[in-house]
Amino acid sequence: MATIKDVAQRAGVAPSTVSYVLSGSRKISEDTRIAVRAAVEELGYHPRASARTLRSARSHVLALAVPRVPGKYRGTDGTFAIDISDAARGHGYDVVLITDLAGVAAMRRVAGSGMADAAVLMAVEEHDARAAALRETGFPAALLGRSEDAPGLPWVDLDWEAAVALALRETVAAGHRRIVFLSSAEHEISARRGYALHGLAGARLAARESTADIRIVPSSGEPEKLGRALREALAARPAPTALVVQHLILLPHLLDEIAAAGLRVPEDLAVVLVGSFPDDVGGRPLPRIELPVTEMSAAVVRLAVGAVGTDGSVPSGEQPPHRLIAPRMATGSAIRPPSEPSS
Amino acid sequence: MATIKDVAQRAGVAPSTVSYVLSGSRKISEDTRIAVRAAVEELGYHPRASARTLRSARSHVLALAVPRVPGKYRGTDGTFAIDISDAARGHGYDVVLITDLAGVAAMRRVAGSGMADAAVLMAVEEHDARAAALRETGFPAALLGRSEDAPGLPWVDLDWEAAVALALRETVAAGHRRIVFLSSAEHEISARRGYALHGLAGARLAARESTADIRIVPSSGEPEKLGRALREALAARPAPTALVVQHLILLPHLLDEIAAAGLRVPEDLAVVLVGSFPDDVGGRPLPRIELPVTEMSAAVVRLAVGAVGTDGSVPSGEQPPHRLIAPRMATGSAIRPPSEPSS
DNA sequence: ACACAATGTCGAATCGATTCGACGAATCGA
DNA sequence: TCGATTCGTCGAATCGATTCGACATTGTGT
Repeated sequence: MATIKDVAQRAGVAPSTVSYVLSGSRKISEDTRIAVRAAVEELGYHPRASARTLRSARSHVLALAVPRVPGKYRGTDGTFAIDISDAARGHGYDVVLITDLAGVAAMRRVAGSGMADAAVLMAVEEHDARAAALRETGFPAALLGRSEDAPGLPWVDLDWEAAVALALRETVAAGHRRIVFLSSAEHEISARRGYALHGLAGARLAARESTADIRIVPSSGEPEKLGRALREALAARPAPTALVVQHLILLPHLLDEIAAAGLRVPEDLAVVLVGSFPDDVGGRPLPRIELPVTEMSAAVVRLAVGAVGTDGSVPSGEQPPHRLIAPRMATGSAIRPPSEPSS
Repeated sequence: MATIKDVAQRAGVAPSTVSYVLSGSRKISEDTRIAVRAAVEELGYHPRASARTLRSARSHVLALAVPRVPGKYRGTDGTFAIDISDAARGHGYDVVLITDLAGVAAMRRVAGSGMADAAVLMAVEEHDARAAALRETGFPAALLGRSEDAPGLPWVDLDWEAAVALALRETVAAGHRRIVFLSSAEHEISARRGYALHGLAGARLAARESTADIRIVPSSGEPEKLGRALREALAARPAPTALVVQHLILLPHLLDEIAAAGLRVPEDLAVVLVGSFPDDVGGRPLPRIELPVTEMSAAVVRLAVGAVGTDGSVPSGEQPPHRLIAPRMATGSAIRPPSEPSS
């Protein structure tokens, strides 16, 4: 492996000169620059990351803390990881995955070993010990998803309240008068997850401002319970003509239940998804509010990179930097009006 | 941030002694060991990763090259990334994501900068330039998925031939006599992807050895084309009673088509999935052959870690280390026998 | 009592890049 | 022609941990 010395020797200059050519932090004559560049090319030289990091105290690495519920996966997480990595590369950063179940110990290791310059925390939980550990050490971090339990840390989130409200408004605008909103699962609501609470708030807002009949039904993580709640909601008379869904993990099961109830989508029942991404629908032409994964990833990386070199959080009382992303409908997914004019 | 010098000072010993206590590579008296341990604890000392790497030429990092089709995601990839990270931690390694679209340049950067000790390549494509670049530089690597285009590199794969054969055999054993096998998509087959070819081979094998009527139908990445192929296959008379599916990306659409044809699953048509993982079914009780993500991840990490310190590939002619994983049915998913006895 | 081995600890060199101060040569004004 | 600048390059110190050889100190055998 070629080192900076080899390059210097080959170019007939001092190692420091090579460094200056590469970093551009001092004026170097045209001739020398060309000679050094040639030597770099010929030897296929790459600076050793560890040496650079040791000297400069910058690793150009972001640590991405992925939430882990043992034995349970969410495709979304991996998608975010990929997009976050892409965004980080755009800022000259690499991303290392932190998937340890022992989140706190892992965060301490990251902060202590200097293996990363900042952290991105996905899906912050209610009493997130990881965030607390980071604040304690003053390690720079940014959150993907809001959390009242990590005050002072920069965050990014989809505006779930606006997203649900938008979905309901659009459904009403398409002509529907009796709409069921299937919220997040009960356990997510009682765990006070940000997306669950804000989504619910959006539904209440839309219900209040609209003359249409909007019923809010909590979803469930258990297929049977979900099925029961759904059947009950659809059995109301006059029958609802549209279903707006925020809880997408069991979407296939949901559609099975609808089919089992003898309803066709979208002729008998329009189905609108909130916060979904393409994988969710698997080729089905369902209208939906996009989960802007790429945009959220870019934003959270920008915040994390911006926090590098700072003490990681803002004094209590002040607003940390943040970004609340406006929802929008996925292109090419119109909501089907109800078949017979609602009375 | 505490350094080894601080710890040494506090414990009243030389820095080298601290190092020996931590690494255990030399005999140290009980007393000193206790004193050093205490100092480490009190200062919350963590060795600086960059210094360690610089000196020892080992980063204890694996680079995970994620396949990128721009704008296209596969939930599977993220799931593998998480499981690979878990497995790596078990060996004392961290995982950095390499998602660059310019795969070759990224591989060169990884190999040149010493930021990782070995690479794991996911879903190796037909003429994989990344693998070639790695072989060229002699960088240690292991592949997730077989590829004839990366000879000499260690690999891990599900035995897709056995998986498809097993699914068909089990379907026959459940009493089905007329079975449709929906293979990988045409473009995957013509791109000569390993899983597509081996799956097809498994179907042919099962068709040959069984007296049941097994029809092989190629799938498609385009929903409309897939729908046409499926309708045609189901229209055969006497009607098929079971559908074995390897191409899962459009599964929801597939099930819609079945429903649209007026068939109930599984009463009118048993559906069996090959190489799926829980996310695919979203709460549906479909029988399926598991995609052993965790097992594959553990195996590929073991190979990659084993390759650290070697020149990365095996002399041509010799077999590289590899692992072909035997398929098995997911628990709790029996295949429903056909409703009326087949004639 | 004396040579000699074993034990535990230390000092110094090393990994490779960055960066500050210094120094020789070229350039300028008077 | 001489002192003052400016320009381009160099040498050396530095980041923090590892590791080899050396050196006390204690223990063993005769």
